Amino acid sequence: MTNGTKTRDGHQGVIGRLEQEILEVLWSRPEASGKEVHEAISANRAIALTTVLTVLERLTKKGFVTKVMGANVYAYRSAQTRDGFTRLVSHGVIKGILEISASGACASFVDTLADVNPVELERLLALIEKKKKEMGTRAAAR
Amino acid sequence: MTNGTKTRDGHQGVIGRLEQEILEVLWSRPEASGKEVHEAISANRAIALTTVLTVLERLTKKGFVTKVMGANVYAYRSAQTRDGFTRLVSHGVIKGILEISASGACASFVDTLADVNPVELERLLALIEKKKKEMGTRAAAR
DNA sequence: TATTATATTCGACAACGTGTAGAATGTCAA
DNA sequence: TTGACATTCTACACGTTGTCGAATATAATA
Repeated sequence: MTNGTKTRDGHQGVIGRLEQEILEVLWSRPEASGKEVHEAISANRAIALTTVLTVLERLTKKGFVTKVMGANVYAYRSAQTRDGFTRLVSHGVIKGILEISASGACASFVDTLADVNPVELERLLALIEKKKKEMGTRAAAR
Repeated sequence: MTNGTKTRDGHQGVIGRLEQEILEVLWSRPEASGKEVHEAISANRAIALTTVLTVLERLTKKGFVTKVMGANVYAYRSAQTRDGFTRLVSHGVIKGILEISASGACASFVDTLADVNPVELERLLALIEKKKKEMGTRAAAR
């Protein structure tokens, strides 16, 4: 799910629910052992240690997590910051929806942003202005 | 794939490749029979009629397409405009990525929009302003 | 050293979404 | 009745994610 599929549990996202839970744990601390990640998630629901380890392994394979041998056990770290990760996984879907209908995608984006995090609207404005300037510069340079 | 998964053919989007091809056909004309949709897609690649019909059926089940008996055969129509469809399918994924990192999602959105359809940057700006006003109004009304 | 606890890896299965298409069935005209 | 054509059914393949138990490795301990 690196584009945006609904899983059977109704979870909607560009990544699986458990994958995301695990990343959240890793973003909340510098690093963690598999056991620690498992403990963190177990606080909310019953889940086997091996389940967590398997997904941790998959995330490693995808490059979202790094795994290094610590003192005794392996230590996992998120390979991407929250922001970087979001950019990575969102690029594809965003491109996809923009290519269907840029206006529809923009409308949806603004609506949803206003809903989820209205404060960011301001920052989005600034981002666009900045991008416009960059583009203007580049275009003039030709 | 109503969230954004990569299919084995590398297609990236919030909906399957064939599903999208079919919708494109239906957006290009008021309505079409299954046979016509098949013919349109066959212009680009080999595909069985039943494959198209199956997916047409699935799109109908999802509410993206309507199917009514015409003079002799069923006529399919897109149930959503391009824009409406895009809003529908993008809401979930957008919400998903915004909830991981609003700033990352915004950055990715602006970057990608600038890349895919730079002209729309202007319209996006306007959309945000409009939204801000709406919100201001509503907040003041309380 | 044999045993036990712990960590890690492997292999599997289930569910779902999407693409794919043949087989079966229905229907109407020659 | 026999075709031609339209529609539906049923199935399979594959990829992704969630889910674990079994097997294996390793280290501490009795």
